[in-house]
Amino acid sequence: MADTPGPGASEPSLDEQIAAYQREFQDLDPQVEKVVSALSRLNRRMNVAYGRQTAELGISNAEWEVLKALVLAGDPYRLGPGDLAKRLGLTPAAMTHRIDRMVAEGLVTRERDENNRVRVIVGITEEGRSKWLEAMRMASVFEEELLQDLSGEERGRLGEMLTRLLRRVEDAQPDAGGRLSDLD
Amino acid sequence: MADTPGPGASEPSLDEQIAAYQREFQDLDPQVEKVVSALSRLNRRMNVAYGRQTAELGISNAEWEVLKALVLAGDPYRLGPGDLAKRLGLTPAAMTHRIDRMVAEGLVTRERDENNRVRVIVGITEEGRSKWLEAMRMASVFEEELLQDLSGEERGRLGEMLTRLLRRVEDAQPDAGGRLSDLD
DNA sequence: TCTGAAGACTTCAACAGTAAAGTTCGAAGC
DNA sequence: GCTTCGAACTTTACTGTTGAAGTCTTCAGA
Repeated sequence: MADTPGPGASEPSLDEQIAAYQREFQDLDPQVEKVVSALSRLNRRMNVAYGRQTAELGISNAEWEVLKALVLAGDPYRLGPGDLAKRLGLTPAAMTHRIDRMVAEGLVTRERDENNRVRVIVGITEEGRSKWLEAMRMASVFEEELLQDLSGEERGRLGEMLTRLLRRVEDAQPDAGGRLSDLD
Repeated sequence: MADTPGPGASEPSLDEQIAAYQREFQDLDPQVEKVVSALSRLNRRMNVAYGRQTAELGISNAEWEVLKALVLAGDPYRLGPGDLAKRLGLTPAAMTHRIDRMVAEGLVTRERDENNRVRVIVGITEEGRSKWLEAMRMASVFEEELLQDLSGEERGRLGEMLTRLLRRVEDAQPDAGGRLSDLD
């Protein structure tokens, strides 16, 4: 039996995918396509890995994002929902909902700014801070493993090239906003 | 007025972010962090860019994903929902809904496999194929612009390094599945 | 051929995000 | 000192994804 092309195929390998692009759409530089496809696949895999780690701590990647933003903001470790939304690329409405949950879980606090009662201030709790720290520890181990095949010099070159690409898109797209969706 | 740290800050630059990590969590190799942070930011920006382009065609990135998978699958240009779900990293339930919409919009067809009536076959329509093609044309222009600052040799090195990283994660995480979330 | 088990998809209820319409407060002009 | 405008957040209704339960078909064994 069975020259059936196979119903059970899984995700094609990167090289198969590049070859398929050449077959179906010749106007595509395979070198460019390789960079772009590897970038999105890598990102997807990394998010899966982070998700497993944060799940062990009983939080989601989305919640970890909020904690990261608060810690990275520096000393008073407080930000308004609007600012948080900008940093995470979410709508303000989504931020409101996210904060609701995180307050209920004891990861952050929400209070009104007494100097300007239109504003709200979100702060990180002890528990939020400690979850952030554990997540960072796990993430740094994972990231070190991820890059283990690259020499120090290669890491530098890679970071530099990626930064150059990033500058390109950020110049073309200065507004941080924008809906997302996962792409392949 | 105003030594207030500022409510209106936007997303910090990559370098500011790296510096903040050094301040808050010294056990982090800044070189590693630069690579990782640049990767996720780049991905986010790229998805925003793709989203704008697909929106011009009246489809979403999610729908474009499905069209890509069908075209890349090759000749009969047909796949089952389960297989599609695996390739896109979605649950089967999400795939069912997505196909519902796309059938309603005339981008794909859904029929039962006559040889095995448990299975369903999703195929691409003329219109789906043509939207795919237009999206690819726009994407290839964007991607070429994105990489314009890199020489041919650099592009090769970048693709090769990213592939090496990808191999690392894929070995550690052979199952394609996994929920996602956008990370910073 | 009947029965049980497994596979492939769908349905359903709950959750997360978005857009657009509210609230509420602060600041500027009259 | 009112009134109007605008900013910051929230609410509401809707869209899309998930996990779990359900349906239908096939296949293997009795």
